[in-house]
Amino acid sequence: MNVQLENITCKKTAILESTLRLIKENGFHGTPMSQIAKSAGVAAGTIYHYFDSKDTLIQSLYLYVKERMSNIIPHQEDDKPYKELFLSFWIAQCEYFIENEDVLHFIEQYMTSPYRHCNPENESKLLSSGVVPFFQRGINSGYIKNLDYQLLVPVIHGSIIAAAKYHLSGRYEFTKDRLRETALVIWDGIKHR
Amino acid sequence: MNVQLENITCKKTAILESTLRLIKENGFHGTPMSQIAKSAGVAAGTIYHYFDSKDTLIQSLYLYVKERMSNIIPHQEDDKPYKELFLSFWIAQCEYFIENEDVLHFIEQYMTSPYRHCNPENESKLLSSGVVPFFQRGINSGYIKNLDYQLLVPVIHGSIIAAAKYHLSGRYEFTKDRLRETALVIWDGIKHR
DNA sequence: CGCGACCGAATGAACGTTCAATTAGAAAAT
DNA sequence: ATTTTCTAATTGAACGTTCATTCGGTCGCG
Repeated sequence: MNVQLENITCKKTAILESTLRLIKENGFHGTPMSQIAKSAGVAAGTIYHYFDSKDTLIQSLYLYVKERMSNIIPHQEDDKPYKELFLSFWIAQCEYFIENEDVLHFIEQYMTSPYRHCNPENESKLLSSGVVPFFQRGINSGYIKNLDYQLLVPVIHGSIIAAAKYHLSGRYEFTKDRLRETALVIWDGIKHR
Repeated sequence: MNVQLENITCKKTAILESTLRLIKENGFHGTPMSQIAKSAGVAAGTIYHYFDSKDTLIQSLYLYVKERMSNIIPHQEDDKPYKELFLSFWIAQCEYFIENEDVLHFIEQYMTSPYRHCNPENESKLLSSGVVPFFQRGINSGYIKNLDYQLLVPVIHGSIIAAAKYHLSGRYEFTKDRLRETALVIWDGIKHR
């Protein structure tokens, strides 16, 4: 039953995960379908049982990754002050990218590729689900400067990406304290003076 | 004489410029050599007279673009205060990307592609020539927080890119005043309190 | 039996690259 | 001034490879 249900999606997720891993190493077009198939342990034709084309596969992978990331959103029901919510969101997001390097690479490539326009959603709105209202609230409540969140989101997103990449480059070991320190730099920038 | 010298590089730059334009629209691998040739008004084989391969072409394009951008660096001999130097640098950089959308797209794709590792230079050090010492000086003189410039540069670079992309998306018209306002957000973040 | 999952060799188009042939233009020779 | 020579630039058809996609067939389960 559920074993069977899992099996139905088993190969599908194997394909998605393999694609994610391979894209990190070789990029979009450096990873042929044949290699994805081999890495996922399926036949080349099987991929086309689950995805119409390579483009569709990548679009699906974007949604798949986005889904996995949707947990990392600030919950306003927390009793922490807004500043702490922001900091822990920033840190959690950064830690996620550090621990999931392949996701980081994929997202970065996807966002800068022509694929970005194919998706109905707007670009760089990766985390849009819960994040936009969070910032909206920060602006309305006077915690942060009155900037368009369309500008705010990419700037903050950019800083998270930059820090994660910096850590992953091996040039610096980000402890939790150091991450917080960096998040504070951003906070100092956006907070209402 | 110089006409001749110009002619020697004429086709070469035509190829580079065409590549830049096409990559903006179709991405790296969406632009075949044949299309580059047609767009540049040369034969396919001519490209290989100037560049060993497509990879070499893209590497050269990176250097070409980097060269064109190297003018936008803060000159410390200016008598303006450090803060103003930073702001005008940030604004100039952002305006450049707004006016040269194809450069923006190319840089973004290059930085997130596997090509990035091919170049002897370090990633995200696009502006490294004059920028790193500029920030180093800011730290040493106590104008900005004591952050590793390896982190500082990508964060600032990210904010510039984000703003430029935001403008180019057509969702917002960045006046010079508005650009300055945004640069101030970053400044508030990095300045020594 | 029947149906959907799965396989993997076959297909054909697209693409990067090559190369033999052609041209252009400057220098050398007449 | 004209012809010859030589080199570098340029061409575009052809080549070989790679790759996304297809499809006829197999397997396993209800």
